[in-house]
Amino acid sequence: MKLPQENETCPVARAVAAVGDRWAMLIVRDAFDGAARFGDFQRRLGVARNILADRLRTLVELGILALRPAADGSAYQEYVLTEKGADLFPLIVALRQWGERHLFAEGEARSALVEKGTGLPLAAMLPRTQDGVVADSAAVLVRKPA
Amino acid sequence: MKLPQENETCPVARAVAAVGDRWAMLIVRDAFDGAARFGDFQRRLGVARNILADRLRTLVELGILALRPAADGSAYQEYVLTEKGADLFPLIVALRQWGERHLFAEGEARSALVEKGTGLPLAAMLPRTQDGVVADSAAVLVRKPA
DNA sequence: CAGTATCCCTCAAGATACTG
DNA sequence: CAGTATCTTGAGGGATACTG
Repeated sequence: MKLPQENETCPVARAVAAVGDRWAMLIVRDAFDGAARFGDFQRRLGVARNILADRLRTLVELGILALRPAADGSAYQEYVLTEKGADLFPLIVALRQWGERHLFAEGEARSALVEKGTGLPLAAMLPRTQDGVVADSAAVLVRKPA
Repeated sequence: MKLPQENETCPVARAVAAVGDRWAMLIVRDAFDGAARFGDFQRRLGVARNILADRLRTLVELGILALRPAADGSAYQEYVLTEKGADLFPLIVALRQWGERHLFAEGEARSALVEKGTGLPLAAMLPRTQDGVVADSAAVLVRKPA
C-alpha cells in the first residue's frame, strides 16, 4: 500500500498502518482480556503459528507489547501490554461499540464488555470538546499541517 | 482469515472484519472530511482506481456509504456516509488520538482535528461507565454470550 | 468523469513438520 | 511449550489501457 504524502502527516493513516491489519487488534483485544502466553493467543485466535509469531514480533517492535518473564515462574515469557498498548483501549471500545450497534441483529448472541462492579455495559463513547460537549463530525474540521 | 467460533460473537472481531482492511477507514476519514466523488477519493488516497472502485462498492454494500445524485446537479453520483457510517466517527477519533500520542515525534508536523468554533483540539476520548467515571481496562471484563 | 478490464506481482495466510 | 522452517495458495494491491 503506497500512501501519498498527505497521509504521512495524518495520525489516522499512521494508526491504520500500525494496527490496521487483520490480526493486530484481535491480539490486543485478547491481551486486554488476559491472554499473555503464545499458546493463549494461538488457542483463542486459531491463527497459524508462524503468522502469530510474526504478528507478536511486530507488536513488540512497535512497542505495543513487551516480553517479560512469566509471572508463574515457568521458564517461558509473557506478552504484556505496554503503556502504548494500553492506550489502545479506547480504540477497542470504539470498535466494539460500533460492532454492537451495527453488526448484530436484535437479540443475536454476542459477548459484552461490562463494568466489573455493576455488570453494566459502558456508556457510549463519544468525542467531546474541551468543555465536555459532544462533538459530531460536523462540529470539527481537519487542520492541515503548516 | 479463518476466525474460530468465539470471534463470530465478538463485536470487535466483526468490526475488524468489516472496516479493518487497509483502505476502509481512510475512505471513511476522507468522507468525513468532505470527499464525495470517486475522483475526490482517488486523488486524496492515490489508490489504484480498480481497488478504489472495489472498496467503495463494498462500503456501499455494508451500508456505510450510500450513492445519491450529485448535489451540484452534474450527471454523476456522490458517496455519502449513512447513519451507520457516521457512527464510525468515534472510531476515527480513537485512531487519530492514539496515533497523535504514540506515532509522532515531539513537534513533528501532523494534521489536527479541531473544533470549528474555537480551533481547539477535542478532549481525549475515554471509555466511561454509565455514571460517567473513566473506565480503564482493569475495571471491565468480557462477558461471554450464553 | 467514473468507472471497468487485464495483467502481474507481492505478501499474507494456512498447513504442517520440526527443534530447543 | 514456544516457537522456527518450509511450502503452497489466494487475495490484495498496483499499473495501465479502455469505455460510456
